[in-house]
Amino acid sequence: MAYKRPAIKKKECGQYMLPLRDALNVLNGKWKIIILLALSVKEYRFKELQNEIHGIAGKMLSKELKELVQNDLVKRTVHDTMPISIVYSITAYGRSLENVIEELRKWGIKHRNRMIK
Amino acid sequence: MAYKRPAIKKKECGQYMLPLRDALNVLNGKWKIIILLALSVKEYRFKELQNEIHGIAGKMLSKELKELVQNDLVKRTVHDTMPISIVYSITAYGRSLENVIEELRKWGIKHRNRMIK
DNA sequence: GTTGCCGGTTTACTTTTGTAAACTAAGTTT
DNA sequence: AAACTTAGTTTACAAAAGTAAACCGGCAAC
Repeated sequence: MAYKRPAIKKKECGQYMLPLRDALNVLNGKWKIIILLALSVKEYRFKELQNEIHGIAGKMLSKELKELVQNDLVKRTVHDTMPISIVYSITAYGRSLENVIEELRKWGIKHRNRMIK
Repeated sequence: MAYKRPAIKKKECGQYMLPLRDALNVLNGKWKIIILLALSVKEYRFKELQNEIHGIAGKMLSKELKELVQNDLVKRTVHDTMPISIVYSITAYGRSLENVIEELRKWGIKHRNRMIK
C-alpha cells in the first residue's frame, strides 16, 4: 500500500508531527517496545521477563513496567495463591500497538539482511 | 494447600526479538524518527530543519543527522552554487521506514484522543 | 536451619542525551 | 566596513538513562 501524505500547508507545518511525538513519549527508552513484544507472545512473571529480555537490569525492568502500567499498555496481576504470584500481561490497548511493533520488526529483518551484505 | 509454584521455563526463545532490537538501535533517541518524518515531506537545509523541529538544539540535530547519514537513511547534498547550500533529504532506504513511521503517527493520534477523554 | 526463589529496591556509578549560548569561517548584503 | 546568513562546532553544564551487584522480606524446599 503506497503511503500518501496529504499536502501540508506552510502554516500548519510542525503540527503534523505532534502525534508522533506523543507516541514516542510513551514508548521512549531502550526497552518498552521490546517488553511489549515479549508480552504480546505471552504473559510473564518478573524474573521470567528479565531472563527473556537479555541484558536488562532489574531496576530498568521495574521502572519500565511501572510506566507501561501507568499508560495502560500492560497489566499487573497479583494471583492470590500461596505464595502469591505476580504476572504482567499486555492489555487490549497495548495490543493496539502490535501493528507498529510488527512493522518495526519487519523493517529490522530487512535492515539486518542489508547490513550483512 | 501444597501449592506448587509454576517453574520457570529455562527454554530459550528470545531470537524473535533480535530484528526489533536492530531496528531500535538505528532509530534510538528522541529525534531520529521525527527528523525522518520531516524529511519525508520535503528536503531541508540545516537551519530550516532546526526551525521545523521545535526544541532541538543544533548540537543534537548535527549529531542525529550524522548517524542517519551513516545508516543511509538520509542523504547530505552539497549544491555547488555560490554560495554553496547544503540540503538533507531522505533516501530510498529511509522511505522504507515510512510505513513504520506512519503506523506510529496514527497510533499517536488515537493515543492523544484517548488521553484527552 | 540453611539455601534458594521471587518481586522487586537500593546503591553507586558511567554513559548518553539534552540544553543554551557563544563561536567560527565562509559569503552576501547594505 | 559593518552587519547578517549559513552550517554547523565548542563549551559548559544538567538531567535522564543505563549498568552490575548487593540487598530485603516472605516463603518454600532439602
